Amino acid sequence: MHLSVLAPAHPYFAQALLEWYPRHRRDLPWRHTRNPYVIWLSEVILQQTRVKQGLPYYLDFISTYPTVHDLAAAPEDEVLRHWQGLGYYSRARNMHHTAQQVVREYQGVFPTTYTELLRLRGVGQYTAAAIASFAFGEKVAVLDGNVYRVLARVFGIASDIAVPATRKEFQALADTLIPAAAPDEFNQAIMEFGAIQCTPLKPDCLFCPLQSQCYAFQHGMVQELPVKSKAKASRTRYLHYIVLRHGDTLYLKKRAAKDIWQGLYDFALEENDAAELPAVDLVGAVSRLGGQMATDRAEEPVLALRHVLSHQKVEARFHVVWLAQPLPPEALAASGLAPFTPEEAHDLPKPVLIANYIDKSWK
DNA sequence: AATACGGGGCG
DNA sequence: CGCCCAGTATT
Repeated sequence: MHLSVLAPAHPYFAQALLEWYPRHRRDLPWRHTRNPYVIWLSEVILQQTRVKQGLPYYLDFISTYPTVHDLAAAPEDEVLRHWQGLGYYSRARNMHHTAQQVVREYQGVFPTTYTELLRLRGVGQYTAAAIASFAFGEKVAVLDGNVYRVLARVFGIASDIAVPATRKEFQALADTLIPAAAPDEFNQAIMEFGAIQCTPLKPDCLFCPLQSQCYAFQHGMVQELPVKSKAKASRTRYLHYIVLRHGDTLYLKKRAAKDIWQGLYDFALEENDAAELPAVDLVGAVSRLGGQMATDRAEEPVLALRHVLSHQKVEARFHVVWLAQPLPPEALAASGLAPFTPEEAHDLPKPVLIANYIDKSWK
């Protein structure tokens, strides 16, 4: 399926993109700089994320943390709070770690080559190539979802892009296409072209400068390329949150490793395989948490919220439990819960699900 | 090589 | 509502 017949088109491919780019590029703030910190920050934010969603986060981060020193000096909770709602939170934790590493081990100066950049946590092949080319002009081809799509269509490559081994094939092709004279412009151009012209669903083939040399267009296969196998079905999880309250205090807990939302805060949690939490289990859970339920408080209605992740469906129910007295220190130590005022809770980094719940129930 | 990790946009 | 998007670290 990979067509060597199209080899003669290679020089025109880069040329066409480099002509197209200045006339169609969006004016994005990280395109006005060669500052590696700024470029790194934008690229980490844009991993798995559309420009429209990432842009406000970028503006917030660059304004809150103008330099790598500012980011390195910030508490992790604060960084995660700024990241709240953007998803894939390991990006924020890795980004914070890398900022501290750059300050400590590199005296605040980012490494300048693809190979060196690759050693930073959260910087993989794509991001290293992006920083190396955009900030330092290194000739190394980026390979992101846009590039996969453009190359698969133009060159008629039917390899499954969901399979890791396929990367080699595309990387080899991209390496032959990237011009030594303008590697950074080429990388920007091909990704921008994929993002706004050669889009996933309804590409603008009618006004496409590559139309005459595009294998997919010439063979009526634009809808079929790139080939990507489906992700496996997601599972449903039933989360029963126990919202412990006493006076103005509510209790939250920082989520541990090896599950969704690592490092974010939520409430005491019981998980089972049922949509309901039996009353006896709720009472047992409160008891194990070292809490004593107040008897003079009417039961509040259980609020149920659904939350969809790309790989899990979460059905959450929120059980408000009023305590007769505050949780004692031993109980806090054992459970990991900590007391917060509503204002403090607002400032904690939380999953969107929890933030939604608080919005709904605290007016 | 396969799996886990968010959340938003589109039709 | 189901379907689409897709970098990095971990296993």
